[in-house]
Amino acid sequence: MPTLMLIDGNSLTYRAFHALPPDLATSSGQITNAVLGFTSMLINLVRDHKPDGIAVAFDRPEPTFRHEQVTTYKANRDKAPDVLREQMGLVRQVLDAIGLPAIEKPGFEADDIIATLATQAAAQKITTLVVTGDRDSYQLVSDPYIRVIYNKRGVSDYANYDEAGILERTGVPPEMYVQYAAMRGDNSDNLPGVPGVGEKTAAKLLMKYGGIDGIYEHVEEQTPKLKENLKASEDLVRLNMIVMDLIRDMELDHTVDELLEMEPYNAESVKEIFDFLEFRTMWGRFQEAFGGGDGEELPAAVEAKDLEVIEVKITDSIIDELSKSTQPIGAAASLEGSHFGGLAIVTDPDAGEVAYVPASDIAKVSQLVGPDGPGLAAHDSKPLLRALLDADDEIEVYVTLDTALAAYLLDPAGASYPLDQLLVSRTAWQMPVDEGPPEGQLDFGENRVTPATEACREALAVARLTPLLLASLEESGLTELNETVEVPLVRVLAKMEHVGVGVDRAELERLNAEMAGEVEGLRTAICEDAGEEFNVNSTKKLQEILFEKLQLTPGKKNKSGYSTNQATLEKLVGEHPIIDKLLAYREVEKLRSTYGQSLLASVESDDRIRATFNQTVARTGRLSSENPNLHNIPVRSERGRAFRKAFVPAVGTSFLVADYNQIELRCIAHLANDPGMVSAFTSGEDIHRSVASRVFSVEPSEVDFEQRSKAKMVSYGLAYGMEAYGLGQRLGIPTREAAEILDAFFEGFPAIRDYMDSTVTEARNRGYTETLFGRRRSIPELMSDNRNVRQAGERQAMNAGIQGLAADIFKVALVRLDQRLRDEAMAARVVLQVHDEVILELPAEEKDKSEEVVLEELRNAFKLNVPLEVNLSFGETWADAKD
DNA sequence: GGCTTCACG
DNA sequence: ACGTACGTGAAGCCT
Repeated sequence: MPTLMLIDGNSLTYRAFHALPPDLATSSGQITNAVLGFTSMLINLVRDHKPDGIAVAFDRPEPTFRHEQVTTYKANRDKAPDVLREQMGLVRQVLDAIGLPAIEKPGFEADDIIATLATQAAAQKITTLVVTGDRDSYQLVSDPYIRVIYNKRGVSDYANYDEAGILERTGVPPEMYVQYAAMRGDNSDNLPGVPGVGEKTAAKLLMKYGGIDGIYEHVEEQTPKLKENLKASEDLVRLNMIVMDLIRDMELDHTVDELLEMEPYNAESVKEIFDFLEFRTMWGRFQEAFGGGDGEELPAAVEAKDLEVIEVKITDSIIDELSKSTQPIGAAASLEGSHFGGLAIVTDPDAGEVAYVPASDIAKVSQLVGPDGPGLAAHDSKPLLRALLDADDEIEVYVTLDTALAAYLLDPAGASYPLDQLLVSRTAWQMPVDEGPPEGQLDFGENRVTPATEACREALAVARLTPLLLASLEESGLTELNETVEVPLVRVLAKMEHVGVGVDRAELERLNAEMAGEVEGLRTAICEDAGEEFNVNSTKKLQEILFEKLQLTPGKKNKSGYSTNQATLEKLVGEHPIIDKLLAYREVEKLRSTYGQSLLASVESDDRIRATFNQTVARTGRLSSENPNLHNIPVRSERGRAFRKAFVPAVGTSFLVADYNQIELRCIAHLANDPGMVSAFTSGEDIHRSVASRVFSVEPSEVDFEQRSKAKMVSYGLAYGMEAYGLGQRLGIPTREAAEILDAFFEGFPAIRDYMDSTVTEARNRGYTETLFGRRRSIPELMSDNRNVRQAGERQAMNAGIQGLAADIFKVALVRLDQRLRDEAMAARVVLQVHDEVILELPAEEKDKSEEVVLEELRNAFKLNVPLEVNLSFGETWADAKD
């Protein structure tokens, strides 16, 4: 169901006006603090809640019968100063430019408009978010489809209230809110309540007697003072109720359905008003929230036209013509599962001509799809490459542009990159929507589009996007990264997915059974200790058992009560015997459910596991793995490491495992070019010992175990922007002491602090970070009004260049390694990668050669001003390959 | 679908 | 006074 957002324009503008300094102004002197604040709030609200429809309501007070009754109503509110009033007009101009309706009606307030629309929407079961800084709207939440996002203060401090939230906040359910407010009064509206009755008393009385009427029925039972006050103000309270009760049946020009059909915004007019107001960072944030957001220039959102495909037959002359193309040719496969059905090839993008080549005829177009052809452009090409490998025939298709990958490089923050959305956001075209069968007729499939037609449409969409994406990549300096790293990597990943990794199914089954037995034993013992049967997997139940029934000392709180995580439990060791059992249960149950159970479910009939490696997910440029995730197979604990014994090479081969040593810290050393850190790495000594020596001012040989592990923790935390508190937590030392260590560290390696500072500054100025390879990541959090969010953004900025560079180097290494193995016609093949580690399987006779090749390609993937060291070992399982 | 917990680099 | 280390994916509970 769609979501409707109703905003109280006056209320939010008012809050923005008072929250932001009045010196925000354009060069011509127009003060813009309120309109800037409002626009920023609007963008954040859309970004966070993604409503399908938005309306902004404004007050338009005029004396009416209702207001004549209470002439002092609102009189207590600050008379809007001129600087605010003129900005109300600017707010409307902004809304107008975006194409959002500003709704008002003489004699009514924004509240009433919102109440009316919210009531209508809720009746249609449409989720409605009411955004306001006016508490009167709490009464609306009595409808389960309505929630209030209440602006507490400033521009980013909101509370999100549903029915339970109102009850918690006020002590009364929302349907009673009006009565509650009537008794308490509302100072900002100059409405006095019952003297001596505040929030607490009002809630208590209402809950006790079920409402105002109930209270007055029992008024005689109250204490003398309260009785007197209640009696004296009965008329006042009843009048308050009338005034505060929102009008829900106004006649309005807008309908809910209309509001839900948001027109695409016109980029030109939005940019124009932002320019006029001299909002410098707003446009990027706006696009991000309102769609099409990658900071790139968008064509004006004119009405998109349906793609029209003309299916043509492929001929030799067309093939000849196409093979001369200087740009990749739009293409799309029709895949049924992983079966390759055929390939749609765009023969003339401007005319919309597309040829569909069934798989059986694919050899006819080898000139186009092969290594010497012009290259293809495709969207999300890995499944295609994978399907071709799975089909195991001789076809190889050369993709030189992947539109999904390009979109990811332009903005890695996207949740996904569907072709239809890319088309709409970057061109004037849209995917046609197919009509179902005529009204009243059954769907026999004749109206459905065939997979071939679907492929033709996709191919055409890709073709239309190709020149635009190529230009955007070029403009953002991403061409080389795309062509030399990302695109070649698709093939490498497709092959890894195709090959899969072998597992010892019997061993997995054994582990699974063993752990299942152990878990059951622990579960029984835990319930016995607790004195009742309960679901140990439920953190909620566990909370009750530990902190209520057993009265153990609660630790940190989270959103739903006291935490029961490992760190908390470990602090409770010794307080009760249940804790040790719980910790053991957690460990084994995690291993059983996440690894035992799920890995087993992923094993295919040939005893191999084939995960999917995502190239467009991680915002730093790393890869990710899913179904199953092979990037988090346990290694740190003995019990967990057992699962690595179940990963085995194919019969007659061995594993070669190679990983980069300290790659992120080396990246920091390079990026900061810190002399101390560089020489520590160049000297080849133990890096943590070197760092400790410098931090604690002792000779390297004098560094003790504790000093070394402290230094190690600092180095690890460095890439994350760790603060003293975090370091202290992890080392189990006071924050003060941790701060001293950090200070000593930065004193010893001053260039690193400089690097961190300048990284953040640069990111703030540009709105995005960039790795050495030019990979970008926008960090809008840096502009947040919320300090915590902003600081999180600063840590992300510090980390992005480091984790991102390591990822870039690793990707280059994978591409080089794969190429080299092919060049040398080796049987060795990459079966897994884990961020800085590759695993190959290879026959015994290739051990020496493989070792040489792997070391060479990994070490030379990129030249830093410190050496890239690689650890390498062989093994008959993943577990016994270690250094 | 959100939240909590926890596995990895 | 508050919150406090980056990046992932999966399981299981609960609404």
